[in-house]
Amino acid sequence: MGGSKAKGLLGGERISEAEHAVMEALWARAPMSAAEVGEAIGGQRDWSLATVKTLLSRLVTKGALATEADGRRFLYTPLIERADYVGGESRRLVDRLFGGRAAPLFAHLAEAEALSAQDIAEIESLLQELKQ
Amino acid sequence: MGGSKAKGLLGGERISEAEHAVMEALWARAPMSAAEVGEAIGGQRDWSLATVKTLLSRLVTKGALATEADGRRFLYTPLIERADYVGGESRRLVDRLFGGRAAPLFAHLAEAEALSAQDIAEIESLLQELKQ
DNA sequence: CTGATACGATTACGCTTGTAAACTGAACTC
DNA sequence: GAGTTCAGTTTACAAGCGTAATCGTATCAG
Repeated sequence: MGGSKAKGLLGGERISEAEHAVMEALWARAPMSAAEVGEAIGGQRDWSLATVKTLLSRLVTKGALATEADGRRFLYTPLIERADYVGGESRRLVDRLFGGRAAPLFAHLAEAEALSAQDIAEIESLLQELKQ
Repeated sequence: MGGSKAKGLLGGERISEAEHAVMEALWARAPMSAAEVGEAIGGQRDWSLATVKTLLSRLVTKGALATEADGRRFLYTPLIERADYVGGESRRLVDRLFGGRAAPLFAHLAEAEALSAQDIAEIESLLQELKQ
């Protein structure tokens, strides 16, 4: 079992979509100050720094980020791992839409032509590994 | 391209999670009256009939359901197909979390041990079809 | 006809989300 | 050391969501 631990997110707290964008920035590079996060995100979303600060605060409250004082400001670091978040969201989707089974999701993606040749190749090789 | 058409959902209207439960009931059997939908859902969620009615109304407003008068009451029928909804949600997730590519999602599910032996077998056979 | 019912429509209300401005206190500037 | 700046905190506020109760009216029972 080589899974990631440290769930964070006390009690079923969920991360919203806007908050997720902030998490992505911090998963890409951490720790960062609010201003840095703002810069990192600028371009993707057109947020004022105030908005970024609000989202950071909410994420801290939700237990998704840790703060570390650095002089007068804070540096933010994710408390939950991206893999955990991604895993949770994926599972939720699979549960909600595909009765908890991954094969139908896969079938759907295949049917929707959402799979590139490269995807297919990669998945195939993953399958080989799984079968060993 | 043999996809399903008839999107419904005027302007980026989204279907919420509670609303989705109602849609599922109607995708399973339609048309149905509000009371029937309520019964169909009872067991899954513990909603009062009033709640079901509210959700039905909102779905009609969003253009996700059509109403057909049947005497004094309405019969509701989905205007969007389940496949479209499922496809949309899947795509959103894949875009948001996996850069739009399906292989990483698959890899994640595999890594998280979220794939049963049966899943693997099914996916393998799907792959065979795709490769032809 | 008249009262009880059964429906959809309207209204409610607290919580979350997106988006931000205002406030407050510490720190740097001159 | 007084004013400006900068960072986090508090407050704001509309829209969406979950969850319903209430209202208004058409119909059914008697």
